[in-house]
Amino acid sequence: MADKQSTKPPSGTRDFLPGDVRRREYVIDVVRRVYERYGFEPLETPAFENIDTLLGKYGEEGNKLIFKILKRGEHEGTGEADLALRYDLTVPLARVVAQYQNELPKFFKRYQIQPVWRADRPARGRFREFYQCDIDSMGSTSPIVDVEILSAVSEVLVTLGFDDFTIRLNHRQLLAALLESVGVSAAGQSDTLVALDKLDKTGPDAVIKDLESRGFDHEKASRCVNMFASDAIRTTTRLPSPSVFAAANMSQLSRLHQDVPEASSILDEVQAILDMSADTQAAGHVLLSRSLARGLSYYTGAIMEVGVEGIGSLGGGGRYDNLIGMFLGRDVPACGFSLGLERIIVVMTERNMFKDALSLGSADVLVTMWPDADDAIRRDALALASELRAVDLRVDVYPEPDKLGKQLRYASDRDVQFAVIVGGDERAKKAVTIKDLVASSQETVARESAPQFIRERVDAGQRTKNPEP
RNA sequence: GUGGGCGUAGCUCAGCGGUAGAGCGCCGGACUGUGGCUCCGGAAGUCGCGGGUUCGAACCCCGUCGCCCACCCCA
Repeated sequence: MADKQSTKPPSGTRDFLPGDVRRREYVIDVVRRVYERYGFEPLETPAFENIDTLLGKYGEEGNKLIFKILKRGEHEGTGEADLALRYDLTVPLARVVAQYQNELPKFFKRYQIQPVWRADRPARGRFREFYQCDIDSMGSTSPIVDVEILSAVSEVLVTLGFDDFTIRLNHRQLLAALLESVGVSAAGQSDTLVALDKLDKTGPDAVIKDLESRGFDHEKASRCVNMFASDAIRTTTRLPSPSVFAAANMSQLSRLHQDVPEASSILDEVQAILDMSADTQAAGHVLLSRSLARGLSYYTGAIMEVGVEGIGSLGGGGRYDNLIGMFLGRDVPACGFSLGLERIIVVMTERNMFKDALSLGSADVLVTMWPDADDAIRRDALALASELRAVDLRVDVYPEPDKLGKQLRYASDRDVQFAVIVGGDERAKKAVTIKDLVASSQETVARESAPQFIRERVDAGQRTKNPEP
């Protein structure tokens, strides 16, 4: 044996054991079906991109967090990189849209569920390799697009069993107008937003201090904070009622009209999104929040972020009307949203939201192998397994001549409900004994009727576990 | 990157200067054609790694690596 190596996966990555994969696939399946219902089409892109495709799209912080791939050969020693792992699914999409502009429909809508990589420091619910579930709509500036995306995301969360999520909504141009109104010029705005984004978490005093450390005098910092501190509802409020949100949104809108009257056309757009959302699955979940900033630099219009109590955010998105232009040379308007698969799973696991059916065993039936089995018996067991599989049962065959008790314990430990026992007595009678490990009962039935016998009992069990609504 | 905590059996952890422990899990037996419950027995650790102090270090000191929490940022 070689020296013991660490067997942990690299920090920020995980192995997914069978139970994990089943839960992930369940969530992905819900996401995919909802997105399909909204007319989005699937897309996949490579794990890595040319590095120039990614650089300069995410802002300064984003650039630093890109996983770079060193050049091979003579450049290996220099640390130079020409490829990089994808950082999100939006920039690769923009590249694809520019590349295949003539083959894609005018209003291209795609979903994409793939891993992305960030050279970040891992934390609770934050990984260096994680899955995003993205939807994006290209080609239209209409707020209908934004609203459909909000609705689709809401429908995913509702279908998964969430009822207390809040989607905060804001607008980049509105943020710019608000900052302008307190004397922050375009150059200092992104820095200021980073500080203001924390209003919800750290409170106004901490943000004022932060701004002062970024070179603001106290008076200007206070003005900034006051301008942004007027979100009516803390987003951490659990189970906010739709009427509370509606009232809060109305009062927020009227205050915004007072604070930045020059931004009235933007406010109209925001209002249109809010109004139309009321008739979709997003109804009662959207909260206009003037302090929402979001880190990615490519957003140009509406921005949104969805969260629930107990975790940073489940996903976010917004409108980016200039990003495709960086590849294409002419702008194509676009709006998208990204749900974080593992964030959703972290919360669902904590809240016990996965159905029992997901924890069902690895197989329905274990065919036991007699300890003194001769060749004929082994072949008979395999033939029986085939017959059971023919009725779509999941069948495992015990491979070694262990004592029967050990074989049954193996089935029991792995949550396999049925064991088929074919011994000398049964063979003589052309019969099998079928033991139900859950009900602790057993019955000897004719060999030829065994598949149907088990099939019926498995079906009955599933009806109990998953009653039709 | 900053601050705090933790690394001891497969897992969760106790021990905090005097020969390495418990619970759970694992293996075997009681139970030669029947899992779970019970009982009996067993295997298992260079106490993260390196150095120092000491008659003696899992324990104290220094360094180092790894993990966790908070900040930061985000999905």
